[in-house]
Amino acid sequence: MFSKTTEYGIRAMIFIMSNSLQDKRVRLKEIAAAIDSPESFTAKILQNLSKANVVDSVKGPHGGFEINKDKMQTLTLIDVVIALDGNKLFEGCGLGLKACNSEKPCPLHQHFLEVRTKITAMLVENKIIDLAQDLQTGLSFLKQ
Amino acid sequence: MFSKTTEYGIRAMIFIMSNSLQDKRVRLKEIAAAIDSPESFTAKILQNLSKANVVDSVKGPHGGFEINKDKMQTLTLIDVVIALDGNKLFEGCGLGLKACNSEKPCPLHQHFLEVRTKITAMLVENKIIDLAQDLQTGLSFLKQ
DNA sequence: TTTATTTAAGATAAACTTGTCCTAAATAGA
DNA sequence: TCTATTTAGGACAAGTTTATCTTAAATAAA
Ligand code: SF4
Ligand code: SF4
Repeated sequence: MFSKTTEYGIRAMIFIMSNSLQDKRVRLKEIAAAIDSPESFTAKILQNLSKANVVDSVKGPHGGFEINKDKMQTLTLIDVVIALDGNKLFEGCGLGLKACNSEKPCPLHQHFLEVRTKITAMLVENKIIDLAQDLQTGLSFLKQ
Repeated sequence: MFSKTTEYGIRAMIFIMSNSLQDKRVRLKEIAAAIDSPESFTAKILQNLSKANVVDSVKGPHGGFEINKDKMQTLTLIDVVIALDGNKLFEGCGLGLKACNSEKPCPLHQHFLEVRTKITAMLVENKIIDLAQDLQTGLSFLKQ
């Protein structure tokens, strides 16, 4: 469903948030270890999320990644997905037609709209902060 | 959502079915033109669908692709998706964890299950023959 | 039996995603 | 100021998906 980029991105964000909730900044190494992801690839992903202002980074000793107070309450999964994959998941015809045209719909038009609505709802409704809280409570895990 | 392979595969199957409904066999060239897909790539996809007994093929002059009477009423989208992409869409953790373990769920466990259920339902409920009928009626289109 | 037509099969190429590595820039602390 | 630490950025490598090309096999019709 998601690209590897987005999978790692979401996992990283949940881990960083769970630390930011305790005012802890975390380094790339800790993140990659916690979510069991390739370190350099994760670096690239966090770089992009940082550019998109989804995560905050600090260079140098005691540096690392964190999520600033102002964003904490509002960040949802859709912010992460859009920052990394753009609107790919939401725009364009689900069957690959060149355009998405309701006047000239593909055979699955209505059905695709429903599935997409479901996915979008899931992404909009899930705040990173809530997912991070589940993680801290031991209700969920970021690696097996 | 789907791979290009599956997108072309579904479109091809709907087109072939709409012809089989009129007892017409169609050649690769006609299929690729009708669904606006790369010809050789479409050939490979049809080859796989044929091996999986999802479509029927005949070699030589007056040959081409068709769907046998016995399958016509029962074929649904999920047959095409599984023949081409396997169970990728349905198995494994949506967040990319190494295993899908309800005892040790990822933070999106329940939400992923719901989305997957929705997608699976869409694939199971849609018969190729009904989609082909919409196409013939001019209610839907396979290219823009 | 020969030829033309059509799918099957396999090799190869191009494009994209995923992953690595090396150097630069920033910054904290000695 | 110098050094160690950490992210940023760019180049590159590996892997996967998408796409093409060429030859083989099947078969209908002349
Ligand atoms: S049918 Fe649905 S998916 Fe296909 S083009 Fe129209 S809106 Fe897009
Ligand atoms: S949480 Fe959902 S997606 Fe993740 S492992 Fe469990 S079932 Fe699979």
